[in-house]
Amino acid sequence: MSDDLATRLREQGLRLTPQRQLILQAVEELRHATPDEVLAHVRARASSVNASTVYRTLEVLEELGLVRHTHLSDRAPTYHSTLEHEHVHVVCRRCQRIRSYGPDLVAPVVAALAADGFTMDVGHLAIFGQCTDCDASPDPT
Amino acid sequence: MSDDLATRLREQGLRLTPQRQLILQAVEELRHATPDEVLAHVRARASSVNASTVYRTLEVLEELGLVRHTHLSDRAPTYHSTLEHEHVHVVCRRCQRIRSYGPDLVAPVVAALAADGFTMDVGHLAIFGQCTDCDASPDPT
DNA sequence: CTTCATGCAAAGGATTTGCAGCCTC
DNA sequence: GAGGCTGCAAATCCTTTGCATGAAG
Repeated sequence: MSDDLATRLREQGLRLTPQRQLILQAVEELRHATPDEVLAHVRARASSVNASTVYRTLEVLEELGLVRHTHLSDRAPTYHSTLEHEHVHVVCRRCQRIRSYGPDLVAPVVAALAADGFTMDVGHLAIFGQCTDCDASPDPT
Repeated sequence: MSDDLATRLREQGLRLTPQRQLILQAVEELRHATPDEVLAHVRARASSVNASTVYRTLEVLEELGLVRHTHLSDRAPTYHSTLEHEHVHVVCRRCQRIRSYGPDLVAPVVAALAADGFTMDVGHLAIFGQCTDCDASPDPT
């Protein structure tokens, strides 16, 4: 995968740097992480990297197709590696639990939209709602 | 609908103010608007309202069930009136066009998740991707 | 008159940008 | 070497908060 990074960077005339390697590695290890979490993770295990570098690097990595982001909260975006199979995120607003589903979950939607001239981005999808169990528990509001 | 506003506010011991009326009206007229756009719209047609009032009011209106928000971009959230039928937003990243679909579009997903103990929030859903036509046009990147 | 609501200004969190020096290729 | 990177700090964008004053019920 680091090879992949090096390769893809080279294809674009971009450079392989330790920061880029560390950041990609952090995203892969954390599974789902915000820029902030990536920063913390990188700092914990190695050199001190700057926050702007994290933002700039995540952008580059996303352009290279090595990571993807989705919005699992009303706050910061969450990044994950494209090494994982494409999946849909389902988030409970109550308990914050995140479930992952394969693309088949939304296959009918993809088909319906395709018939309508639209290509759906399945990996970016975040579905909100709440667990049936959580419905019962007291409202945190 | 203003009656509705007055009624619901009263039920909660809250007050009917001109700002709240104007802001709700703005959301209804704009169909899909960010807090900023709501502010501009209100200011254009009447009194000057403060930005914090817009934020606080949108929050109240959402609690009262009169408006809803969803995320149609990586930036500010978009509010719409609940007078409109519940709908799913489909956004093209290329041309920014927003298509609206009825809940039926995702009925299979709702069913699948329900069987799994999860109640999906259909109105909050935003589906990203791109129009088939836009696929052909030059990449803006 | 009792509270809730608004305006204002300052604080905050997240992200972006300009720039000088550093490091890959 | 040349030009892409990075760190740093300042700038933005969006949103929230504290507080005194104003207004709805």
